[in-house]
Amino acid sequence: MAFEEQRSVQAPPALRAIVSTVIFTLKAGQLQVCLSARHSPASLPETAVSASQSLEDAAKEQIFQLTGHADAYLQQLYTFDMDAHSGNTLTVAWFALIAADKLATAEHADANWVDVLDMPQLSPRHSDIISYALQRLRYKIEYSAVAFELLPEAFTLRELQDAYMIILNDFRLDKANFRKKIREAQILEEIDQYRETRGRPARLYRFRDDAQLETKARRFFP
Amino acid sequence: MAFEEQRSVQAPPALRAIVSTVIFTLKAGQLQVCLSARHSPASLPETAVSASQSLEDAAKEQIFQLTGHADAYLQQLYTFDMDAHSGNTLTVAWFALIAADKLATAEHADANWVDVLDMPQLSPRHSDIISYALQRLRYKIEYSAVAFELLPEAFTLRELQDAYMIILNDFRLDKANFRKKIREAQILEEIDQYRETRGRPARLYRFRDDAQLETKARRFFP
DNA sequence: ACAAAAGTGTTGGGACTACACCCATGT
DNA sequence: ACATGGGTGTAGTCCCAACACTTTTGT
Repeated sequence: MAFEEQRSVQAPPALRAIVSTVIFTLKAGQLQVCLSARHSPASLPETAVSASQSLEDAAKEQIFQLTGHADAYLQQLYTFDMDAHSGNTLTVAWFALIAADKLATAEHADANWVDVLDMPQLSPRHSDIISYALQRLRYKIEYSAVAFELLPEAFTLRELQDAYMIILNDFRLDKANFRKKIREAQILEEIDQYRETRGRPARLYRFRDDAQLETKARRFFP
Repeated sequence: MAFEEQRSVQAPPALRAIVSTVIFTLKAGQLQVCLSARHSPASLPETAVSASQSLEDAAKEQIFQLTGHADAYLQQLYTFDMDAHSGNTLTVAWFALIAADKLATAEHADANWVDVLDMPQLSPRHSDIISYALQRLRYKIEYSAVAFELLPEAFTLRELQDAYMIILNDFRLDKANFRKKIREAQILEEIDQYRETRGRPARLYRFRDDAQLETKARRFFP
């Protein structure tokens, strides 16, 4: 290979790669992130990538070990570099979304769920990764329908709206307009069930199988 | 470290990481990509990442070797995995933008610039990377002002509009409306110079130092 | 009857599209 | 004078935020 390095007899220092996944869920009215309880201080999960495994499989396995579920929504975020200490280690960061009702509770004591708006102290690297994941998530729900990945199979429009407001940390969404937009997007279908509330019962909806997950981007610059 | 692997006496197979940059420029009315002329068949540039160098520096060096310039706009794209053949090699893909007037011409014969809409046959991996880079570039110019990275210091509004149309491969942009939007964005300042044309001379503009590169995202879902 | 929450209709203003028009230069 | 391309104004349309309103349930 043209760019291969010529080193002396000694083998070159091997590169290491780590996978770290920011797993989000929606619980207790908060957007929560899964930290690894194995370490102290708290940290994101870290798994060394073996040569025989794909990055995505490594991330999936990491999610499975922490949540007991392997079918979370998963997307690659960014690959971070060496910082002051890590030398020649690459961190491939991912983010994942999983609905709270899928989380097995008692087992998986390794998982430590914390409010993304009230995190314990982390290493700067891990803080950066989580901030970036949050930014990407916020960005993403504005042009696609991924918020559903955080809700149970059946949900009310109010719950969907709450999900948006919690993720965006902005509680000024107008109910009527929100509903209109969701209706027009044609991504939901009604269920013949209702959720009991303190007032009028709320109709339940589910996400349509054939829904278009990504709305086409509308140009706004220029 | 908790996740470190326990292997036998033999060292684990080392991971390799490669940096590949999709370098775009705007030349001859085309959006062009830089391929490496050293290989045949044609391919994206590939540089092995050494343990002592950051990924970004490796990408910058790659750009310098092909273009003679190191200050291109640079952004990480995605990290690809092993495919059928590559075994345990990670490819960290980047994309870069460089204005055509900065490209030194005679030297750097390694660089082979080709129209992104009329590429030679490449490996599937490299085709994927370029398609993805193009998609990200198109996406990006709709909410930020990176198109300027592909233009010379001074340019006319028509040239800017052409840049948009070429990148988007959509030539239906309305002149008047385009100008209005650019004006409102307040990212340009006039220069007291004009470009000769076959008709009325065109005013030259330059990008404002204090301009806001990213316009705030407007929500369109929901 | 009233509180609480679901659910809908209307309206005024702002943004975008389409298109017509004017301006400055060379031949 | 006219061709060429730069540069601008405007009217109609569509979209959207704000807000008021109706409906259905429990107490």
